Amino acid sequence: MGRIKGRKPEETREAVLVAATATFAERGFSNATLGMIAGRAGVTAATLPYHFGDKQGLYDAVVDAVYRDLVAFGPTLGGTKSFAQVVDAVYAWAEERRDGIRVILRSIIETGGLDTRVRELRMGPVLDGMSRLIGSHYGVAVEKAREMVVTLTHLVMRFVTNRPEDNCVAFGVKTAEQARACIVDVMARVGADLLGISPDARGAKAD
Amino acid sequence: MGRIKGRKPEETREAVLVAATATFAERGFSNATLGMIAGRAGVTAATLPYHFGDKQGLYDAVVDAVYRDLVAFGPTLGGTKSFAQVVDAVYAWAEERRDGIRVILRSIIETGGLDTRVRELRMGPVLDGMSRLIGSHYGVAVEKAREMVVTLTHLVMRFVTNRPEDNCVAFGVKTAEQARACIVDVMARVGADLLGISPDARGAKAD
DNA sequence: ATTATCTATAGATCTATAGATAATGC
DNA sequence: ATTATCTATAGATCTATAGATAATGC
Repeated sequence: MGRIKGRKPEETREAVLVAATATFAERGFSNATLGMIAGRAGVTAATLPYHFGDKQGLYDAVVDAVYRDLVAFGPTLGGTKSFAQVVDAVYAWAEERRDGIRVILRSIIETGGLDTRVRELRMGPVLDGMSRLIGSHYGVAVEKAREMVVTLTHLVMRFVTNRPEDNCVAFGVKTAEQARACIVDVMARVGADLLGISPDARGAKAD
Repeated sequence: MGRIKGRKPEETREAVLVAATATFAERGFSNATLGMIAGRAGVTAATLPYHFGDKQGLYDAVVDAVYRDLVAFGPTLGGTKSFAQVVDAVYAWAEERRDGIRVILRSIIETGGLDTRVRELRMGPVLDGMSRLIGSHYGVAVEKAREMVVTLTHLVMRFVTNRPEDNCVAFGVKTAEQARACIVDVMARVGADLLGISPDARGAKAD
């Protein structure tokens, strides 16, 4: 009972967020119970409403954390890599955040779309920023860049949240590595085609 | 109480399936209650377990119906249309089955992938059939065709289950019609590029 | 003193079954 | 006779709150 010796409340909060991300990713909002999340985080269920108000508040905190992470990723992409390498880097980033992306994709599909808050505060700016960046980097119109970003975003989210076995079946290959190579290759070709550049193109400037 | 005068049990079953498809599409498995579905279908909750065993049985029936519908669609696609027109027809087909597709997409994401039964009995055959059809129709290798089918399937499912407003934001246009045109255009270009054909290409034979 | 956590539980909700009854069709 | 449907409800869950208590930090 009472406080846990030596454990900072902020650590509890963080552990709960991690546990909640995994649990919401696996089971969705309603099927994830506070008890499961709490168990995973090493506390009891009542601690969750204490920190996050209620279950929805915890869920919102998870979603916000993923978007913040995404916004922080954009600027790291500049440099001298070929377009194909950029696509690979994006996919690698997504692979490391499989759970978070699955939560986002679920939330989009569960609510029938982005809720207004997310669409206006998150998706809009993220799309705008990325399209401008890509557009100026590869010297193509912003609309073209946006079209490409939207298309590849959908593909990345779907492929990365698929089970590796399902991607193997999809591409008719045997190992997860082969499937990954197919995925990145297809996305690089599709993206380059939509931009009207070669997959080997390197951007003009490194903004 | 008792039977409903003049109503065939098969009609009840069908009404329940339609109501369940819409309700599962909107709310997912756990958040759709038997009471909601029953209300929509004009019966009471207890009628559902009677017809479908339990809630999961009802859900499975919904999923199966969508896949059966999908399998029946393939053969209607032959003809003399251009590739772009085929893409448009596929998208139109999907638009009319938004709820069913949303259920499928949810089920994929909710379970972390296709369950074995669906992957082996449904997805495999559907992919194989479509890839062969497309491959021979446009004279390209089956692997290429498969890659294209997988990619466009993901895009169709995501775009069609998105709210029209979200697609407008995505493409930066004002009306749902404009967004639809962008979607079909992008998919036609992407698909043609992956097949190495022109969007205007017409198939060789009408098998 | 205040904060973070626990235990216990009230209240809400939802599924599936049991038992009653009305329509159907042999 | 049999089948399809309804009413009522037991049993299972799950969330969020109330009240107790142990650690923290001024």
